[in-house]
Amino acid sequence: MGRGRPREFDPEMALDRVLPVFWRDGFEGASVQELAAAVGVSKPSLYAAYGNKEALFLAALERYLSAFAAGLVEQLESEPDGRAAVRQYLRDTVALYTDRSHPFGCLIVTAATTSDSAAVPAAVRSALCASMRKAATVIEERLRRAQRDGHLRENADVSAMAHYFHTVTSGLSVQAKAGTSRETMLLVVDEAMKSWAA
Amino acid sequence: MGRGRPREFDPEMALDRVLPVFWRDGFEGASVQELAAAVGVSKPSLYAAYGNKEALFLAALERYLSAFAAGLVEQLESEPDGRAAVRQYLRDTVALYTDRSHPFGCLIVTAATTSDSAAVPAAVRSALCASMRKAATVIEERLRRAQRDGHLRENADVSAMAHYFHTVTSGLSVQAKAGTSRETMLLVVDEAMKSWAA
DNA sequence: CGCATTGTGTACCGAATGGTAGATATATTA
DNA sequence: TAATATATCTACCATTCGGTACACAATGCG
Repeated sequence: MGRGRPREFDPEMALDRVLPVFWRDGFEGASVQELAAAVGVSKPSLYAAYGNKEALFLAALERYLSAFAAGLVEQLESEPDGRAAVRQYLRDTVALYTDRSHPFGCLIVTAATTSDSAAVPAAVRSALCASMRKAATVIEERLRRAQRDGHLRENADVSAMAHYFHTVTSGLSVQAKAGTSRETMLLVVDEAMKSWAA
Repeated sequence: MGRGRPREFDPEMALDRVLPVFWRDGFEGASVQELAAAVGVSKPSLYAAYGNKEALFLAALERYLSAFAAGLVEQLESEPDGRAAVRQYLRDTVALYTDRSHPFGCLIVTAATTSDSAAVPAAVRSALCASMRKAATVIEERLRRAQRDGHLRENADVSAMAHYFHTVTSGLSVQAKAGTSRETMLLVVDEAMKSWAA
C-alpha cells in the first residue's frame, strides 16, 4: 500500500461501469457528469484516476475489445470449418448486439459514426478506425486459412469477402440500435451466408 | 407578397445549406450556430422561419428523402429485371454514400445512431425509425414484384432478403463514413449480390 | 504526535449549448 | 404620411459542457 489516502473505488471495476455509457451514447454523447455518476464517484476522482475524457474512453474501448470483441474472435478461430466459423461469428455478433444486459449494437460503430465532430480527439478517432480495420483483417485472415483448408475456393476474392462480412456486421450494429429483433437479424445472417456457396 | 418586411433568404434554398451539416454531424452534433452560419443568416432568423432545431431537422430530412433517397427508389422500380434492379440499387447507394459533393454515408443512419440521447426529440427519433422501416419496405415490395415476374424463386423468404439488403446498405453507410473507398465498397456489393443466385 | 502524500467532494471556471427579448429595418395598406 | 406587420441582428438568458482550484479527509512514515 502506498502513502496517501487509499482510493475508494477500483479503476478496473470503474471501467465496467463507464463502458455501458460510452456504448450507448458514444464519445461526445456521454457526459463526464453521467460517467462519474455511473461509477458512483465525483468528477475530480475520475479525472485523478484517468486524466481526461479521452483517456477514459480509450481505456473503456480496450475493455470492450478484451471483454466482448475478443470472445467473438476466439470463436472465429477455434471452429475448424471455415464457413461454419464465419457463420457462427455472425450469429455471435447478433447475440452480442441484441444482448439486453448492455446497450444494443457495437460500441465501435456507434462511436465511429459521430467521430467527425471536432469535439472528438484525433486519438479517439484513430483508435476507432484502427479497431474497425483490425476487425476486417481478422476476418480476412480467417478466410485465408479457410482457403488453405480447402473450405473456400482458390480464386475467391478473400479481401472483398472480408470487407463484405465486416460491412454486414456494421449493418447489424445499426439495425440492433434501431431496434430490429434478434430473430430478424438471425435471418439476415442466413441470407448473408448464402453468398458463400457451401 | 404579404405585408411586413420580406424574408432575405429562401427557406427552401436554406434547406440545401442546412442539410449537409446535419448529414455530417447528426442532430445533436450540428449546432444551431453552425446551421445559421451555413445558411448565411443569424440564429433568430432561422428560428423565425422554422420554429426550432427539431422542425428544421425534420424539414432537412424531408429534403434528403426527396432530393437523394427518392432517386434510388425510382431506379429500383424502373429497372425491369429484379436482380439487376437490386444490384444497381446497391451500386447507386455506394455512389451516393461516397459522393464527394456532400458528406459521406447516409443521413438517416448517421442521425439514428446517436438518437438514443435524451437531447434528441422523440419526433426526430421516430421519423428516423420510420424512414428506415420505409427503406426496408420499399426493397421488400420490389423483391415481391421480382417474385411475381419469375426473377426470384417462389419459396424465397422475401422479408428476410429485404432486411438483409437493408442491413447491407446500413453497413455501407458506416463504411463510407469510416473512409472505405468506393472501389472496395463496389466489390462488397458484388459479394452481397452472390446471395441471390441468378 | 507531526508531516508528507494522495484521494475526496464542493464549488467554481470559461466556453458552448438551444432558445429568446427587444430594438430596428423594410415592406404593404390605408 | 401614418399604421401595421414581418424580418433582421445584437445581446442576452439559463443550462450544460469538459476541466480544475481548493479545502479537507485518510493513510504511511518518522
